[in-house]
Amino acid sequence: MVDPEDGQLSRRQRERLWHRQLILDAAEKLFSRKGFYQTNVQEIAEDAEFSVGFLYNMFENKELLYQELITARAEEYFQKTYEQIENANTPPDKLRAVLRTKLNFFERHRRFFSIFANISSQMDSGPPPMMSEDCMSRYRKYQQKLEEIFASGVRAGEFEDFPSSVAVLAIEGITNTIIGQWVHTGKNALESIDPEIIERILFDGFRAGRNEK
Amino acid sequence: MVDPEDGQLSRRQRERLWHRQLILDAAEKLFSRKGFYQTNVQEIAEDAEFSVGFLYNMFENKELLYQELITARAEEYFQKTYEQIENANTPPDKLRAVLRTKLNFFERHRRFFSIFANISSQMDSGPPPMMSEDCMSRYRKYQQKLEEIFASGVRAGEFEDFPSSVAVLAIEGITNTIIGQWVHTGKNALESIDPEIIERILFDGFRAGRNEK
DNA sequence: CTAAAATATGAATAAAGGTTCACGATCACA
DNA sequence: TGTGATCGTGAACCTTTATTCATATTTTAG
Repeated sequence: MVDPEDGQLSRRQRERLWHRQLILDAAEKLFSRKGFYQTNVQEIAEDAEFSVGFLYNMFENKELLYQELITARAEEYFQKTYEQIENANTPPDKLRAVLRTKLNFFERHRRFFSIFANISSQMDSGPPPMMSEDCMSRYRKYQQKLEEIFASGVRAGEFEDFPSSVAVLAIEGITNTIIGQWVHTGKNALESIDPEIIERILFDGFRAGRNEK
Repeated sequence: MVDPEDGQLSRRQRERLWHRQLILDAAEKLFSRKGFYQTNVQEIAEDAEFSVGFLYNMFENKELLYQELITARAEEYFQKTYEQIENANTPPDKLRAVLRTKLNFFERHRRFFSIFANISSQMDSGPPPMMSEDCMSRYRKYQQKLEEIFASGVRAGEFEDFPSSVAVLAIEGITNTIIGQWVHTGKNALESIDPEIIERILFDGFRAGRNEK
């Protein structure tokens, strides 16, 4: 085959990439529905309407397929978040931007959430995460970024002086359980739980009478 | 064998029960370390110093062993929580009691946490939970109990009027990520993160200047 | 049009691991 | 001490499933 001019992919190559994507889509669907171990490659291939052999032509093995899935979407997510952080000015606004972005991103991509939440919750505890080292380090970087935002808010006298690592855990914890609830109940989403409420809980807490602007 | 007088177990029966417990302990250790699918019964039996056959004599299968493990400890946890709720008077105090109990319980029983958190996070989202119906319903009851507490606090004018289901998700979310962090880092625990801080975040939020008693 | 290269297939392979069961050891009780 | 019940063993069995590979099909380019 002639080497197509740099950057340009032949029709065939583009098609191949598209087929690869179809497999990733099927995998995302099934992994999110049944988890890694209860999904077999046969099913994935079938769902994508390819043969197992082809799947193995595209991906080295089941585990790497899974990891690639996660890495790609996570990358997309982190990227979007960073952009929104840049667009906001004060630490509180940046934090709000993080919340909005997260809620929006996982509102689309609910499937991905079940995969990602599972993994990331295991990252701070349980069994061996099935996440690539690469992706884990990006996740840590993301957490650090949030910590920095919080810390700078503290320095600016806008936030109480909590350890920023704890604050970030709180943010992640709240959002994850709530998004999980969306994914679970399926139906309603951003409407069922107003993001505003999450912000208020995080910023002003449960105690009554604190919400004078 | 003579039927021992009601309630009294023969030495043999007691021993059997004890051996059963040894298997449960080994299972807890391994499941928490490596997860359900990556732990095989062979290992569990070996770790408990019994044969696979004996394990299958005590438990119908791997899945039920897992479920029993969860159910037993979860039951213990819910029980403890209910007790502490009874001992507190106002809704805020009850909520504080819930937090303290949770933190304390999982400070001991870290192993169990990796199992339980995994499961309960999946209960509101992802893949099929490996939790018995029975245990799930008790978990829901527990959540309802917390919701009631919050709601009554709202009625008493002590809490902001957030939907109680959201408030409970927030509580569970924050505590789970933080406990997860303990389990993860292994080292420090109740000392590394003062429970006080968690309370303050939940009650008064991040915003500075709200913590006049 | 044709040969080499790239694609795609799915039956066959092999490894892993859950479950069973025939049997030996041990205990309770006379 | 004898005998039946209970306890405990682990090798063998069998299902499941990730992975391979010989083969068929399609494309490319000369």
